[in-house]
Amino acid sequence: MPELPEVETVRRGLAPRVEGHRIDTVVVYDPRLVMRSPLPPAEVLPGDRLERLRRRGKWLLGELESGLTLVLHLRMSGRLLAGDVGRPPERPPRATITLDDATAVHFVDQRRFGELMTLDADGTAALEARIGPDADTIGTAALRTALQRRARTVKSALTDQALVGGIGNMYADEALWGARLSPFRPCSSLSDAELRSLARSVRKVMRRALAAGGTSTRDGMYVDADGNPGWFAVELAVYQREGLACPRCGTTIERVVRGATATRLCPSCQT
DNA sequence: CAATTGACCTGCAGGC
DNA sequence: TGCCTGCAGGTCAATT
Repeated sequence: MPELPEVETVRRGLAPRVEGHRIDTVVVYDPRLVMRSPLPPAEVLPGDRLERLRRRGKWLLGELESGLTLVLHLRMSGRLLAGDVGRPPERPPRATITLDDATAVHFVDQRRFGELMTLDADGTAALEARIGPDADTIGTAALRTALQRRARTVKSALTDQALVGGIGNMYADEALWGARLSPFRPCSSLSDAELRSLARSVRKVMRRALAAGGTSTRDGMYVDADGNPGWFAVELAVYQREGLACPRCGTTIERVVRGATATRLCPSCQT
């Protein structure tokens, strides 16, 4: 599922093809995609120029000449596929944006959880205010600030976008394995050394996954802007590896369901 | 304040 | 072959 490394990989593939270009048309085939948008994208975006495509957490933010922002979230299965106008994508898109150089960007989204919005400056600021520091660069001090004095579990805090930006279920499990920490430890129980280890592990997992172009799991859901999968799945230690051996100590990886999501961990070396 | 649950959504795997 | 159930999980809202 798209988490920080996947969203950043999509951004890097898309940015050189869209930055500096004017939007010709925005065709929304599935109105649910833009349901939460305060301004109707199909009406306000054409004619505007995309100056910069940046990322905060799992959000993609297209800064427009007008001061508005084109805001995208891929959620579970969203893809942004760049192509040429007139060549349809292999699956029907929920929306298609065309640019002044005949580039088409298709929002394909099998599970239909993704969204597209147009926000003004205040709306964008409010959105960004609800996103914690990006996981790929977070330091020990920032992580301590995010987690300190909280009774909740460290995994729940790591995946809370308001506390840390960009970590989802998969990379939370991987980062906690790397730091040898149980996902169910209360934040308040973490020592300074454990916080330092966790911050280091979070950054390392994010950067290694980014270097591999993200993770395409067996469901084949994630691909980059050119339709190519990422290769980090071969480096996964615990995610979707229940029943297999822990790469560090050989103990069988467990899958534990808490709430709506599954957590994978090594019961011996994560304490 | 935090944990929990349901809603949203669809393709696929596994059981029978 | 076909039906049913569970599973994948990011985010938000409502509830405990």
